[in-house]
Amino acid sequence: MHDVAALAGVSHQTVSRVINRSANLRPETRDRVLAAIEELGYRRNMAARTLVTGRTHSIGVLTPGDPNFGKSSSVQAVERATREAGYFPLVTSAASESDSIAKALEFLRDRSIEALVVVAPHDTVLKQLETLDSDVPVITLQTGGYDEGHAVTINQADGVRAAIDYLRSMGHRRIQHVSGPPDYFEAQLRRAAFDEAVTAHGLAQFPTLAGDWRADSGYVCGTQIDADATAVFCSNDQMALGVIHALSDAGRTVPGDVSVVGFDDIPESAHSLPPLTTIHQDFEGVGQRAVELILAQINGEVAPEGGPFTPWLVVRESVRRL
Amino acid sequence: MHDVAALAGVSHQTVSRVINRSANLRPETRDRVLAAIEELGYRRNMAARTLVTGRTHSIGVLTPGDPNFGKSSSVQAVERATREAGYFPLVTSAASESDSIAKALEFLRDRSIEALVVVAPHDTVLKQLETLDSDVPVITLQTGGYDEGHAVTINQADGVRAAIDYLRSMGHRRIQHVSGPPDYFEAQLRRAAFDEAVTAHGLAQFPTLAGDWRADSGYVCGTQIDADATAVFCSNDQMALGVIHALSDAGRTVPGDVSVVGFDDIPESAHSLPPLTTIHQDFEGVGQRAVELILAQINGEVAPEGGPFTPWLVVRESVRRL
DNA sequence: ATTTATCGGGCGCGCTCCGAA
DNA sequence: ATTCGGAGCGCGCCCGATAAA
Repeated sequence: MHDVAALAGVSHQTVSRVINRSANLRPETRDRVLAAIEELGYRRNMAARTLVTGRTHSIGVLTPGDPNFGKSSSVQAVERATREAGYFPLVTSAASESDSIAKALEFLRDRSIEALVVVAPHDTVLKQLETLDSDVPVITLQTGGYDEGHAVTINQADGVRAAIDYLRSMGHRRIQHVSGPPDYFEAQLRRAAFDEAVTAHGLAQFPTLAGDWRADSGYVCGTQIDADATAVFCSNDQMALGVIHALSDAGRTVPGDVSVVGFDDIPESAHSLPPLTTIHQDFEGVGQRAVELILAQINGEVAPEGGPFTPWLVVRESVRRL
Repeated sequence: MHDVAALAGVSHQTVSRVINRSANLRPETRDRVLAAIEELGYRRNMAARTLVTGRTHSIGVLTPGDPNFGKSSSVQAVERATREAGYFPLVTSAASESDSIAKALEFLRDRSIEALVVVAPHDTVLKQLETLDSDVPVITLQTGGYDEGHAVTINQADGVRAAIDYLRSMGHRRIQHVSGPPDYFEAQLRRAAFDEAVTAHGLAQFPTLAGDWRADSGYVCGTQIDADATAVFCSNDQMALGVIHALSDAGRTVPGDVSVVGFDDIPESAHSLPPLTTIHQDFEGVGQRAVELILAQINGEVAPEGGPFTPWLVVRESVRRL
């Protein structure tokens, strides 16, 4: 900066002015400084700037657990929206274990982030979040209960109801559930909503089979589907794929013998055999909304209303009318 | 820091020593300082530290394009390995367009990264990389030609050969190719290797159908598969899924009427109907190797040898013996 | 003399390093 | 063997200076 000032024949302060606010600057002077900057290939030092302003303009994004379609989509939307707002996303992934999450949180705090967006699929994350004493605004991407102003959520129960109502409208009364891992909010909520629907509509009861979200676990669950069940409601698409595979290996066709409904609408689901009927969620919308809420908090504005997102049914070919 | 020093009754310099090298410190003093730090909840300021040391301890990771299984796996491995080495990964995604990549590169440079890992699936990224004049070590994750010391690659031709040899061993002589988008190195290399194999073994010639990696485009290509082809070699698994779907819609079964081989071995492929025979790539290994090379460059060591990774065939049920 | 536009000097952000005690 | 004081990293902010209106 000193060199630039010398070359342009001005003071370092004028160089600073050129870089930041351009008010009260003679165009001629500005051009001279700009030329000097160009010639010297000068770039301002972020660390020094941060040190004096106390601002980093960066927003931390914490994503625990293995990558998956929903998370990736949301995080990508968060990144984009953050950048568009003139902030820098500091995306940090972590394992699902609490110490890994704690480390990531510490890393983020050390970088003086001005806000934090956390993908919070299970309780471990939320617990660690409470540990963090920092006064930056925090928004969680949950799929659990709606916490006005601090979380962006998708109404899982709505999705489950859409699935079960559809299955019922197709004549199904004997539906078995393949759930996700019990510590995941999504799995809990979908299962609870499923149980509720079973009770409310007097549907047949089957033991719920718990997978781990992955197709492999879906296959295992698929081998245990009750012979009396006419339909299977899976907590995500990958497991649905595994279930269909297992059913097929056992000589039962989908949807001929058994109908299957998934959840998430991953891109592959449109092209499985049969194409999977599933519940679609607006992952990008969730990410974008999260950033809107964060920015509102940063600027001290009132958070825009919105309520949870509503997922919807995508009918394809994995359900047969009885 | 000043407050901590005051509380502990020492100078700020002693506090600094406690935080950094612990040599030449009376244990009693250290404990006193540590207690003060704890009591005041003191955390050192990264910006100030960076400003004076000139080191950020962070490694930039640039990932252009939409998220996909391979990229996500590699990047995750890069993150993990970076962290284990005591560095901080600054993961930055970007669109595939050159201006978006340029912006991301600028962002990274502004953060004074000490090294850069770039996922480089197409020429646009490489071009932008040349623009970047910075003297930090750069490693690209390519799938293109092997550039000793600056790129980590997977030998695509080996993978293609494994697929075609397998198909040939099963009696196939009429194989059609569904390629990825022409600007992607992977697509180019796989197609070139395919063409070479066709020529070398005197296989039947079919027009190559170009998709865009997505299952939807695979479906479209699938509707155009030549009636004489007994097998389809797809440049990735998603497109293979789409092809199978289209074939099925047209009343042709896989592998009964047509055999299909994919590439990548995404987790869903094991549970498609039929389970997809495909080529497996060690994405995590690539990410890890990239970090090893980067660290070697940072430390001025000689880069560990290794050569390109070799993908392998995973036989499942989408190929029939003729 | 009073405003307005344009510029510069010095201070300090929080920390590490270099001598010196 | 320990500890301390001071300098300075690169920058933006506060205030004052200067010239022009």
